[in-house]
Amino acid sequence: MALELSCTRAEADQKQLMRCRETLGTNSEAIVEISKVLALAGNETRLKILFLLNEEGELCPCDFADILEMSVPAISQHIRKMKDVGLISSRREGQTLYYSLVRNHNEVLDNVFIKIQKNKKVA
Amino acid sequence: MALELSCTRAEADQKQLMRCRETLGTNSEAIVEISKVLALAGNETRLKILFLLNEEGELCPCDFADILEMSVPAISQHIRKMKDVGLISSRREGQTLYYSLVRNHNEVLDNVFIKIQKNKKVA
DNA sequence: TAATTATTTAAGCAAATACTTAAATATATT
DNA sequence: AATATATTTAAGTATTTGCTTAAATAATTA
Repeated sequence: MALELSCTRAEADQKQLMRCRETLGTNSEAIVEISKVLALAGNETRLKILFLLNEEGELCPCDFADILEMSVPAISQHIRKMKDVGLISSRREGQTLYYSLVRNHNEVLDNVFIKIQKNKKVA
Repeated sequence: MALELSCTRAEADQKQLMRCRETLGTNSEAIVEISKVLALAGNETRLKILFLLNEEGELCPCDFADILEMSVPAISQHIRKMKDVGLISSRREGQTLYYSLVRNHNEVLDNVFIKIQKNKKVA
């Protein structure tokens, strides 16, 4: 790892570089948290699960396996990742676990859903 | 791949399952596209690059390498991925390539930036 | 034209990811 | 208690990802 200590361009704006470092400093926690959410939603299968939960309220792993034509364990493992960071939660009814979105403060996801709906094919 | 043809729960709502399949059908293109953008933004380094471009207007790979304390090739490869899907574009000035956000229709990213700023540490 | 600077590209590799199949857990039914 | 159903967990594997180092491009300067 031979890292430059500083950008070597003659035109490099040292004030700008310092400002950028400070910007990242004050925003780093938010960036780390949000990048985790985006990474989860950045998988096609998981985005479909989240989108369907937004539309339908709640669904079980068996439903997703059916709808997405994937194995139940594959679905279950995607679900676990999203549950681990608190994006979704479950409610048990007998043998069935119903999952739903945790609606705390997810403006980011809400805007993703809106964007998807805006871009939908018109029949 | 031994896939269930249909959810086996007795309580399974077949109408709901059909509706979900249709929902995914009409929205699948949007979901595929948006999941690509989210996957890109879902990497901490790339989200920092995007966030800094949003704040500063334009920066070069050398700047990012300096600010993020990463090698220039590592930065360059992140940049290429985002350029490939049209998230960012470049302008040459001599030897230096200045990158900036492509401001088409990225409500999703805009809302991510707003969310990050909202959650920043107060000094 | 040669040397320097900014950047990209390529090849290689370790770690992470997304599936698979098989086994474990939990609830319900007989 | 035994069996069936819904789900999770674990182990294994192929693919993808994100870096590294070295080499290739491109523009600038001596």
